[in-house]
Amino acid sequence: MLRTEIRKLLEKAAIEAGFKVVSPVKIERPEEESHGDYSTNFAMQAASNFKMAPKYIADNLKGHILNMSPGLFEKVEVVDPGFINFFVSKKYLQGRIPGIIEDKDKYGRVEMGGGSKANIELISANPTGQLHIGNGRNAFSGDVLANVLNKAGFKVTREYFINDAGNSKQINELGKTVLGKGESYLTDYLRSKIESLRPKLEKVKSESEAGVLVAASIQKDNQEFIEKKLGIKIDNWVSEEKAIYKKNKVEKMLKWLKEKQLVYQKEGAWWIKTSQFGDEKDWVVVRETGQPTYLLSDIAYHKDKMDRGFDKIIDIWGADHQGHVQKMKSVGRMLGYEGDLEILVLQLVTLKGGERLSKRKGEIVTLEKLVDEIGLDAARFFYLQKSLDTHMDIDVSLAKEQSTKNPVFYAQYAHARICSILEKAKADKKFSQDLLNHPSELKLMKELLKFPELVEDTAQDYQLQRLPAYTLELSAAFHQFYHDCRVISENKKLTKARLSLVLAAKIVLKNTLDLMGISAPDKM
RNA sequence: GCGCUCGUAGUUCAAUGGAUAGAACGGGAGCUUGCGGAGCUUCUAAUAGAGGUUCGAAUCCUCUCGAGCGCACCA
Repeated sequence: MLRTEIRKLLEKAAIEAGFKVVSPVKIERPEEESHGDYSTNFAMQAASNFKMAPKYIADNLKGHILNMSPGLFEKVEVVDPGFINFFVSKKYLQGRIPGIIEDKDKYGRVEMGGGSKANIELISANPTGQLHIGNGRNAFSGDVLANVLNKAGFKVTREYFINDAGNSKQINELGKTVLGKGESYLTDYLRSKIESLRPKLEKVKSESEAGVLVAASIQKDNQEFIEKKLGIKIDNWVSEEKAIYKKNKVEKMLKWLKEKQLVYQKEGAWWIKTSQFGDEKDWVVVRETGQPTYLLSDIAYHKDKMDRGFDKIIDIWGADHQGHVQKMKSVGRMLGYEGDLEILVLQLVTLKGGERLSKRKGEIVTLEKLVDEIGLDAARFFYLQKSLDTHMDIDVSLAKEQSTKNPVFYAQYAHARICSILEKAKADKKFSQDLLNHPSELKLMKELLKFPELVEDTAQDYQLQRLPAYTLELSAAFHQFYHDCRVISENKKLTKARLSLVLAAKIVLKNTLDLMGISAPDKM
């Protein structure tokens, strides 16, 4: 990766020039083209440490860098107040094309994870109804994050936690409703579900039993929806009832906590000492009635994940579970987990007009309805565009309207165009690229080289919205190139070179869309 | 009351503390007798407010105003 190379060059130059590297060297991509392809503020940071003028330091470094990297840069310049700007040479850009074509779907892979194991809990949901548009945010971002981490060299397990414990409040409420003694979760969907399960329900002895029965059926629907319709492959469906309670994991967890004296009795209940591990207070894990709380089973579940040997555990929760974050972080420390426990809190998805989507209200917008309305590709793109910590306000009618002019089609159109050119040219496998030097060609080549950096950055900070943004930039660079440079022409050498570039562009665009789980059609 | 996440063009969203705040949609004006016009070019318009830190702030700190979500022996 060029960015890494430049960083190393700079560090070496700093050592040679006698400037000790204190803070990590930051190489950025300036927005403004005239500021180069890469730039660094290193000299400005070093200036305060060495009490020297930043420009003096920068000039000094520039000399060393140029000596160490003949041919890599078109030029390196020092600009006020002390930026060092790097302009990559054409030769270098051209030389990278064959590598992309050889790497194909592996292009963009970076070795950050080094094969370490990561677990992503995409969704933990009550099986009391269909998934709503809020769950969509968990599903899509979790799935895509998993793809990105995979690409960055982690071994990722996608997990879905089903809150189906028979002793839980929501399952009992569901049971009540099913038996006509309540109205929680009552929707048309549930009504028809009850209808279809009528014979079985007549034999049921308790509300809880009824709840469990219906929940299982609902869960089956949701599971099928996720796999078939959303195309998300969950590696591990974890039933709270079957995998945690039935296997006595809750019991064992409590026993362990008691032995370690991490819980104590007060007012008839058992409390866990989270306050000693960074939380504001302690919490009840076993009620006065002897019933364990959800917290205890969640702790047992997390212990289970830790025991399975994951180096990184990522939970993706809705903002309504935000209060749970401190608890679980404290628990992580309490259990002595040595990996990273990261909890991503997604802000809620609302409907235009601010109406909160609740399963308890009669009319909800299900994720299925939305996907049917705007299509899966558009839906995924739509969700991914937004940073996870901003509220998402979906205007359903607009989303639907946009489906015909959704930006995702812009990218897919570029891909289809590429395929059509390659098809027409019947490109042979040999490539040549040393004739590529039109500004639009250079721009496109630079875009292609950003991809591995994108993977690295995103695997680090989880800012998934970079992916759709990049897709658009890349597509725009291609469309521009297409507009300015005729690919298939009389000039055979040039044709060959441009076809190589087109092929490389196809690979990178396809790889990016793959990461987002969006299709890359050959024709539209 | 306390905590978390926010407040950016008309709208929906971007912007690892960087150099002229970017897209998309909307609205205005253009481009092609050629590889897909679902494209290209161009104009329009924004950092809620007030202080502070910094060579440099949409970004960090403080306060004000506004929005959403939490604050259970619910999950």
